[in-house]
Amino acid sequence: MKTQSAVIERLLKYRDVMQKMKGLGFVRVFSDNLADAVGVSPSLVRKDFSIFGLTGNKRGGYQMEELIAKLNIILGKDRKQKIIIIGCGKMGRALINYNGFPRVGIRVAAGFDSDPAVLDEAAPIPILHISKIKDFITEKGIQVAVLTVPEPSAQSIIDSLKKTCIKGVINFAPVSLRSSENFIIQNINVEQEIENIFYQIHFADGAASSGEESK
Amino acid sequence: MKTQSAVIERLLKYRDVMQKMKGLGFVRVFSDNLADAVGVSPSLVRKDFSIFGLTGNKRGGYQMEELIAKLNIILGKDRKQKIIIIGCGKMGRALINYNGFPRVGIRVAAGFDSDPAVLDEAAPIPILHISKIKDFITEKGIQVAVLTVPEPSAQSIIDSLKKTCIKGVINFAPVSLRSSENFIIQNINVEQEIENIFYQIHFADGAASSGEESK
DNA sequence: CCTTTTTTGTTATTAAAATAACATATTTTT
DNA sequence: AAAAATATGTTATTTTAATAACAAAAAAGG
Repeated sequence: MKTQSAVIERLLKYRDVMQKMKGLGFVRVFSDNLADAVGVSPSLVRKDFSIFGLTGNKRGGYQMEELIAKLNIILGKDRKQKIIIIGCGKMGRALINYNGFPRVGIRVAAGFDSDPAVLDEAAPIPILHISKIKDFITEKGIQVAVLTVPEPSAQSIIDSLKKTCIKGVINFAPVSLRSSENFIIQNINVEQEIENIFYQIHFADGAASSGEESK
Repeated sequence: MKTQSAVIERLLKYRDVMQKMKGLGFVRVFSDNLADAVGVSPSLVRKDFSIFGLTGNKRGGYQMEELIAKLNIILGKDRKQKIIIIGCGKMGRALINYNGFPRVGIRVAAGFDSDPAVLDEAAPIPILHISKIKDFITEKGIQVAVLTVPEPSAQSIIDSLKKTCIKGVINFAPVSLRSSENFIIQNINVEQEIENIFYQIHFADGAASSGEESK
């Protein structure tokens, strides 16, 4: 029912690797190359491609030019990928100006905030008052939003976004919101990732789990 | 060989949920509660706890106060969790001032950058020149860093960090760096997450995969 | 004080994901 | 032109992870 998120993540990585290889002058790529680069087995690379009907040559690997083009279509890079940023505190403004987005064809259409002090309607990427968000989304046909608001506001904003044509959200608020059938939420929880790393380090040090009984 | 990252992520979520329940006046919690909140089965909740020797009462669920305390020890929250931010552009400075960190006991010890314009040695969380990073890490015993530098610098910084007592890194640069045996790298790739969402939306619209042959 | 209910802790089962294996097609080499 | 080598595409196997099932313990009710 739900498409494998992990497969798509790998396709995105394959594409990025190939883009870089192309820059180095390579024309063909082998499943072994991509496997090494992404850290999976060659058979998984071939299987991933197979799922989407991407084929190579029984000998001679894959033509990158062609493969990248097909991947881009599969990944929707032929369409304009417009997003909005909701919450223009430090993090939100950092994302509005993030040059990694245009580089991969993602365009920030606008930012939104409730604080009049941060509004800037005249900027190249305008920061508008939150009251204008619904009309803006409808008018521009925005489907994806990035949420960089304080935790308490996150859920209520999600609820109101569900009544618009927004279909997916990246949530930076430190609360794990859950996806539903036709509304995708991807949580990015930096503090959780850091806490996870601290655990892994501590565990690696040999402290292991606390409750080890003899068996 | 490698500890399950997914289990720890769930433990962190259980703890967060319980913290909130505690705020609402609850004293006990059942595996069903946590399962609902986190979106897994009750048996998985109990299994996760079981792995770490966390027990409840055969009837009456788990005492939250006690459980949270034990979880915090397992997750290393009894220790000081100091981190540094490498790269003090907009994103790095947003993280330095992020109040989500102190709230969960993570302390940003300093930021580092090569650009003299952003340095500020006198600030509560100082921004120091990158040349001072090695001494700082050693002196303060920093084990975790957040990398918010432009993509081209990321790998070389990782390489030099591997020669220090840093054991784990959160990488915001849009390049998937790989963990090794005793150096953990957790990539946070916002554009990749967004591209993934766009794919999911497009797929949900019925366009599906491009290469479907009859079979 | 015995019966019923509830919820844990653990084992068994199912489901999913990744790897390994191999037959087939295509070059290259001799 | 035949034999050897190579890398795909697909099937089989293994590994991993999650759910379901259930026996045992503890509380509640009559």
